[in-house]
Amino acid sequence: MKPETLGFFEKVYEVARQIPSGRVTSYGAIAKYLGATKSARIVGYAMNSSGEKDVPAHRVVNRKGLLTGKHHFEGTNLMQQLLENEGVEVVDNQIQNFEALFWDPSKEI
DNA sequence: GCACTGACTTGCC
DNA sequence: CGGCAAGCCAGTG
Repeated sequence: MKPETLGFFEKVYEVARQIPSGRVTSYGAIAKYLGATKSARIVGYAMNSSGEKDVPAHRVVNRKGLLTGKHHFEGTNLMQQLLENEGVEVVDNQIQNFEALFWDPSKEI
């Protein structure tokens, strides 16, 4: 049994749940926190199943602060609305002041 | 069972 | 400073 691979998704969910409201993080940040800096894609893939989980995937974006995964949400601007609802400025699918709102799990946790 | 794609990141040219 | 290619893991065809 390989918990390092099997628990990867679970770890991603846990970290994503620990994201404070009004903050955002990147896939790479979570991946790096899990020790898989190059496996950032897997984090996004895990988010693909976040629909059945209580994971705020809308707080997770790519390292550019761009809402790349908004397409996977129900509507089209739902992800943006959720972020704006938490006080995050989002313009053209891109988070404004991203580095200021950036939440690093390896530093905050 | 093999190959390609995908909600990404980093490094090299 | 900007663009392209490689790497990683998992899921689907």
